[in-house]
Amino acid sequence: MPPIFFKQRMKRTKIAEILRTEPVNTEVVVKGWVKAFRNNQFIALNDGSCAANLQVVLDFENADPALVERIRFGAAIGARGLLVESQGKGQRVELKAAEITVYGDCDPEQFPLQPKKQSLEFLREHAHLRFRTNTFAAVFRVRHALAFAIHKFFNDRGFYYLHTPIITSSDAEGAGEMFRVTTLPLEKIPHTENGDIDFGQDFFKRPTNLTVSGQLEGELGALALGDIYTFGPTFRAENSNTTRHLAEFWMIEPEVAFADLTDNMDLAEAMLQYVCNYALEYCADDLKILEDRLVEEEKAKPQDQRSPMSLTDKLRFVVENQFERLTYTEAIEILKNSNPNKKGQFQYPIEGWGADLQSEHERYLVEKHFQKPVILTNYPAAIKAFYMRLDEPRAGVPGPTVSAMDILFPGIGEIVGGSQREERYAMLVEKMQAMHIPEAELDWYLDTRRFGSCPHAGFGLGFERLVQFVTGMGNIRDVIAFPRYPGSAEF
RNA sequence: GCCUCAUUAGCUCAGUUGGUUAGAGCGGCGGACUGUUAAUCCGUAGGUCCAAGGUUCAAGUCCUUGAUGAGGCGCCA
Repeated sequence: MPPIFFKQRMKRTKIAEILRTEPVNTEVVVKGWVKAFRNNQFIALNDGSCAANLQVVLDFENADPALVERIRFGAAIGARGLLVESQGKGQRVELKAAEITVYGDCDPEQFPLQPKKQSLEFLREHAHLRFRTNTFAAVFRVRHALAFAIHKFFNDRGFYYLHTPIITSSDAEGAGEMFRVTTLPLEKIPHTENGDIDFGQDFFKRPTNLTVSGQLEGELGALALGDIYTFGPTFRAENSNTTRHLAEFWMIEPEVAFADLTDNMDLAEAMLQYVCNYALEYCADDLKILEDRLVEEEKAKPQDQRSPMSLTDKLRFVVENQFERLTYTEAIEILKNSNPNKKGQFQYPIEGWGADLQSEHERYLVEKHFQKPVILTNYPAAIKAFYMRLDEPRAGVPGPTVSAMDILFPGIGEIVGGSQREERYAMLVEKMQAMHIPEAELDWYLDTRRFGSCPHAGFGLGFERLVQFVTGMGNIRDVIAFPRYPGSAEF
């Protein structure tokens, strides 16, 4: 059935604007999706512009029964009419419909969603429709706000947004397994005379992959533009099956010239506080929905496993309190003397200095010992990447360390990983040789250290982990529209 | 990749030591009501119990294998 267009063409007004300005006694047009149709009379209409619905009141006694029949949960409709003060409780204004248009019918027998609570797992399998739910609409509005806030934060501080390549020929970044990019025919891969794959016939005439990090290219930009940041998709072909890993995710990587590790920590902390505060300020309604959802979800858990703070309290806490900063060496001391370590409750007991921290250790520090975000610094050089700056030896520190920092958040774990970069050419080359990083492939990177090198620092922020923290969603697959993970690339 | 748990109606779930015809709420459909707030009330239909094999007089229930999902771990952001 073709839609009946409004005789009098009027621009539609977004529900967010109507509820903000409440233009009572004016005629408005709204268009959206039916969230509920009560009593053959009251339509709860949502157009995605905000969490709240607008109540559209139908004069059902004089309405065409064939039209009323089509007003179903999920249908796309338009309504023209006078905005009036609501007679009922629960909303201040409502729209007295003079005309209703059905744009898209929604057959309740076919439509997978229902006007009730549905499991996140079910909705994940219907990811193309889950935007229609209150929870996911809220998540994606918050996700947008956070992305915007990040751009605003950096732009306001004179950073340049640098677009680093998504296809890269460098496989020396050391940040994990990569996805190969090729146009070679997989059913008939060409080989050279000595039996190697003949990449000379490939599109780029060399092996290429999807990027695992824009950092090295970002450094090149920073060493001329001063302060840059990247914000783009990142790909890891790791077989990771957890609630905080994706094969395709978005990462923010600022890089700052003439900056040391402390500057780096200050920047990361200020940014995280800024964007959390932005969400509190601009996403109050959506955060309320997510907070209530979390409360419901936690009712199923035993008392001692429920989070002590509500979602917005948690965000306020991050905004208002300084992060705890301590060195790896200090953290090891705390962990060694901790109750769970003494009682043998850690799956991986703390033996001593030098071992990488497991997530149970990070969780203990963040959730039990400090109960606030923690920045760990100056890790052993042996467990960190080649480009991190070697520290001067310090008293009481058993081995060489680098100017690395990881920011750990409650419930999320590592949300930021960064470092001051090794700007000294000789030191960097020595490190690359020790770690078997092919110098020839990164000659362009080494040029920055040959010509006008300077101290600089940067970090990587996992955007989805940030969205998880702010929305309280437990699974990272629920904060990205169409998650990619091992065995899954649907939609 | 490893470990644990799950899979029963469209959705969320119950189903006792293996025992007759597998249940509920929501949703659907039919009707009533008409200022409702996931409206309410009455009626009604709806099932290859994930798949394949096995044990047994008898399997939704026990065993084996596989698939899918969830959580934890590792890798990391």
